Parts: sequence; structure tokens; C-alpha cells
Amino acid sequence: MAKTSGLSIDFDPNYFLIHNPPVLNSFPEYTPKDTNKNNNNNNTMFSGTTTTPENMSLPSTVDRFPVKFDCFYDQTRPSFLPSDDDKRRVVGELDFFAEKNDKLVDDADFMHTSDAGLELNVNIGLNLLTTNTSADQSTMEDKKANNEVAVLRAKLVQMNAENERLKEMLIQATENYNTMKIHLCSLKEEDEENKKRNGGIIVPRQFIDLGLAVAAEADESSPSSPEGKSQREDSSGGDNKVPRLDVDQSEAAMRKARVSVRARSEAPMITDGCQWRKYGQKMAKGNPCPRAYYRCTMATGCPVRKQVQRCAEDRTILITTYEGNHNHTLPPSAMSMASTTSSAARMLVSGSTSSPDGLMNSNLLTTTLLPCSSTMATGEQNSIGDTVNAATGAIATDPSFAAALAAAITSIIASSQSHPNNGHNSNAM
DNA sequence: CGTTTTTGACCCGCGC
DNA sequence: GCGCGGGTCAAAAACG
Ligand SMILES: [Zn+2]
Repeated sequence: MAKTSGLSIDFDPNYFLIHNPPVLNSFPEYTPKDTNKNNNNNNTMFSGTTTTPENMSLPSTVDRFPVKFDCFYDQTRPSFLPSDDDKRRVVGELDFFAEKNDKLVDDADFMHTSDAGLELNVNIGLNLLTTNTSADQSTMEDKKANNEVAVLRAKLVQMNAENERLKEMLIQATENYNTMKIHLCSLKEEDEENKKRNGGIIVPRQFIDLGLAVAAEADESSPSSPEGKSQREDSSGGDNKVPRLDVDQSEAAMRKARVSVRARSEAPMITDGCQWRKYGQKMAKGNPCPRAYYRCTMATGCPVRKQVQRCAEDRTILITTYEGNHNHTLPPSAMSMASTTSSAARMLVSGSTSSPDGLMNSNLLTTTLLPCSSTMATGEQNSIGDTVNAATGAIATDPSFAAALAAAITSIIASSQSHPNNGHNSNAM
């Protein structure tokens, strides 16, 4: 299960979904206990809102690849793969989490596809031959030779085509990545400047750039009391519940990064590398399935929480919403998740701004939130520093980040185009 | 015995 | 002010 890259788990593809709240969704998941018969090693599959059904089922063979985006591959290698490969077709694989597996993954994947292609061709040839058996043998041999040549050529052509496709993909991904990277850097700089000026108080600047996100945020933050839950302790003290001075901070807290992930998983909870303690369960209205609340117990005082709920319509879909940033170091597997979260959010954010296609589902756009503030929510001293670090970290993992970016973008775009069914949205939490 | 889960009570924001 | 719903607390139970 464990990957060399640090993914201890097999992540499955994820899809970004969005919920009502301006939340970003993206997360890899992997199912911890797969006792289930269906999916051996990885139960979680992505079910993107829009993901096409067929793609969703991933072959167990793929477990090694961290993340697969359905859309991604769909677009790129569709024509190529025969229907029967649908199942194996790994939709796209990007690793969100794995840091250096990109290449490996790609290669592997590539291999798979090409193999499939070969097999097909081969088969065809054989069939022809066999059918001809009744005919003259000499003719047969000639044909055979010809067929082989033809097959090989066809193969070559296909591979070339595939190659081209991949190149284009790569180029595009790279471009997107660069764009976003730049964007992100600029944002970071701005943030830092602001911090310096404001003496640590963070200005919700980032949101400004986010466009839609701003509106969304405003909605959330303004009405709600500044204190938020994270500050609950303070309130107990009996002090003013709303220390105006800290408003910025509290707001920031409010904006904790929130990422929701949807994954197909039979397991009751996805394993993300962290330890969680359940602290509550409620019946969500309009959904027969209860919602469970968990808190991170990897470190005392870690503010990270998550809610887990099954989709009412399709109970195989597990919706997990993460909130906040960890105040401690995470194990490799968890790291990948965490960075994914933030990076994913960022990706979407920057992607929404920079990407030309307004096609991205409005849903996705709205989602972009991701305040860097999450850390600040923790209230610790490093608020800013952490934030920056987090961002940096995400970027640092260039390869994966780039890949992830590409994947995210691609998947988003793909989803908006292919659109199968947005169905899942319906039951946002 | 320490940790986690269960579960009803409680808090809080929100709409009426 | 009241009821509702989401989220959290915390005592008791369950686990290992
Ligand atoms: Zn944590």
C-alpha cells in the first residue's frame, strides 16, 4: 500500500466537488479498511459531480497511482482505448499527493494504455489470420506478413498520436502551472507586505483577487460573529465575545480552509493519514445518513476538524469536509493530503482567475475559498509564517503541484464540458 | 487503565 | 422571544 513517495495509502482519484458553501473540494482519499469485496485496495473512487460513471470504476491494478482524475484521461486518451479498457482506463492520474511519482505514474499509465493498444492490434491480426486459415496457406502467410506490418504501422501511428496528445497536455499543464505559480507568488508577496504593514493583521486581500470568492466570503464572514467556534474558549472567559481588534484574525479563522472531498468509499471513513476522534454525530436534515464530526488528535490543540457524511442519493459516496490547518507536522501520507488540500484550493482559486474559460462550473468557482488564514485561526504566533510556508510547500513540490494543477484544471474543464451529471451537487451538505 | 465512541444536552446564529 | 438547525461538549459506555 505504501508508496515510496510518501503516500502510504493508495489514493484514489478525487474529484472536486462543491458544496453550497464556498468551499473548495478536492481531496484524495483512500479507504482505510477495505474489507469490502468490491474494491480491494482502493475503494474510494472519485465521483466527481460530473464524472462519467464508467470512468469512475478504477481497476485495482491502479492502486499504486495516487490520484486519478477521470476527466483528465478521458479527454486525452479516449479514442485510443477500446471500450473494454474503460474499466482499466485510469482516468487521469495526477498526483496530488505524491511528490515524485508523477513521472512514474505517467509512465506507468502510459505503458498501460499503450499495451492495451498493442493488444488490440495484435488481436485483430490474429483474427484475420484465423479467419483466413481456410484459404491458401501461402496467401495466408503473405497476408500475415502484411498484416503484421500494417498492424505495426497502425500501432506506430497510434502511438505517435498519443505522444502528440501527451505533449500537448504537458505543454498546457506547464503553462497553466506557470501562470498559477506566478499568480500565487504575487499573492504571497502582497500578503507579506500587508502583514508587515498591518503588524500581523491580515488583510483579506487574497479574496479580492478571487473575484467570486470574495462575494462568497463576504457572505460567510460578515454575518457570522467574528469569534467563531474556534474562539469559543475566549467566550467562556466572559470577555466581549467580539474583540474588535482581532476581528481580522477571527475573520481569518472563519475562513479556515475548508475542503470537501467526495469519494466513493464503502468504508465508513476515509483514511487520510491523520488520527481523528469522533466528537459528535448529527442527523442532517434532508439526509437519512447521519453526519459525523471528527477532530484531529495527532497533536493536542490541533484545530483541524472534519465532517463525514454519505450522500443521500448514492450512499457509496462519502463526503468529507476538512476544515482548518494542522498545527503540527503530518506524516508523509497526511502531508500529501494536507498540501493537496491547500494546493488544490489554491489551484482552483488561481485557476479560476487566470483560466480563460469561464466554463468552469459556477460551482467550482464559487468554491474557491481557501483563506490562507486557516493557520491563523489556530491563533498561534506564526499565523502568517505558517500560511506562507504552507503555500510555499505546495509550490515547492513543483512536480506534483504542477501535475495537480493540470489535473485540477483539466478535470474542471472536462467536467464542465462533458458534464455528465452534476447530479451529486444536488445534495450538497 | 487510557483512549475512543456514543449520545443527549447545550450553545449559538438565524429567521420569523 | 421562540423555534430550528448546525455544531460542540462532555458524561457514560465501549474498546483494546
Ligand atoms: Zn492535526
